[in-house]
Amino acid sequence: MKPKSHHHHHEHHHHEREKLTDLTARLRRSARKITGPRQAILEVLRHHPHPLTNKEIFAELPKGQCDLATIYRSMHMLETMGLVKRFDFGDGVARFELVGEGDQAHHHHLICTKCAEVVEIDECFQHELEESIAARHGYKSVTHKLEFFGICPECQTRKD
Amino acid sequence: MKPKSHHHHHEHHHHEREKLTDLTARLRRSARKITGPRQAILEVLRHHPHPLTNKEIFAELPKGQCDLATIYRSMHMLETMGLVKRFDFGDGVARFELVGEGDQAHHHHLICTKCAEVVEIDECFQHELEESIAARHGYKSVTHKLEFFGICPECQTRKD
DNA sequence: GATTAATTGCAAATCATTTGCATATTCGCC
DNA sequence: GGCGAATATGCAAATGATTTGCAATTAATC
Repeated sequence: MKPKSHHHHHEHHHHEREKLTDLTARLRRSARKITGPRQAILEVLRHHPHPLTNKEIFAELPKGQCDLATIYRSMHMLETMGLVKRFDFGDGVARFELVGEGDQAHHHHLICTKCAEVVEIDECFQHELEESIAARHGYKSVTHKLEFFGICPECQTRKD
Repeated sequence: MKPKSHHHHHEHHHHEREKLTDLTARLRRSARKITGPRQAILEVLRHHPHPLTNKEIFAELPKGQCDLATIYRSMHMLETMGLVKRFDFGDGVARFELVGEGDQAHHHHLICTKCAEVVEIDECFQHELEESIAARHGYKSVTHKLEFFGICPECQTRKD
């Protein structure tokens, strides 16, 4: 569960943190209101490199800053606006990560099944695989969800 | 939602359907009791090529044959025994598919986001990708979950 | 057939997420 | 700087999937 230091701050997902005012500008462009709760949520996301659950976002917020239901509603809206991306780690809880402006945002994760540590993975399989699968079955607009699971170095040595 | 005919019955996931008695033998080997509900569940799974939700299994069962809670409990057990594999299509509902004895069972799905049609995909990306990711981060026992999503041929022409 | 531990049904509990509704806010406009 | 309409929010209750407690049932053993 402990965040790892970033050995390679040039990896593209560790891009410059988008300023809050730039994020809210994107809201405004979509005729969405810039409210306290929304700014607070974006602020939390801005400071977390890994996907957060709604409850985690809630916990990070100054007490009473915002209702949990509002977070759920906001994440939906931010998702449809493309400001955040939803991830599914297979534990029945949605997680969200900020998507930088102009970011292609396509990446995956390597999750430790013991301690839930998360590592971002920028690589993906060759685009051709997806294309050939889509073509073979006549599907269009094909995307994919891919996450890796394993045991992190620390948990390997830990004798539970 | 309608099942497609199988154009290529040689694809490996369309292997011979394992006999019910072989499935229950696997239960017995693990000192699990062969009960009516369990046999009924396995029978349902045996006859479905695609992942089923617990509720779908329940619906297939002769009325009153088995409680929904029992299905949940059974699927858990079957999963830990390796008799079924759990899939996650991102809609918050678990799905299960029978894993044939000695089957490596590794495959993915292409799911239509409009009508929920499911196509089994036997291909996967090169094993080296997973290995290099595991090695780079020091992870062991790395696996992955991968599903494809798109619009099926029929839904492309349907003018919703 | 009797014994025992595993299994089941049923109802209630949990957990994530959604929703209804009355109140509060934001934003554009004067 | 305030007004009003449309949008958002808080709160509580609803929903849906899944889990669990417990007493009653049943499979496997002898």
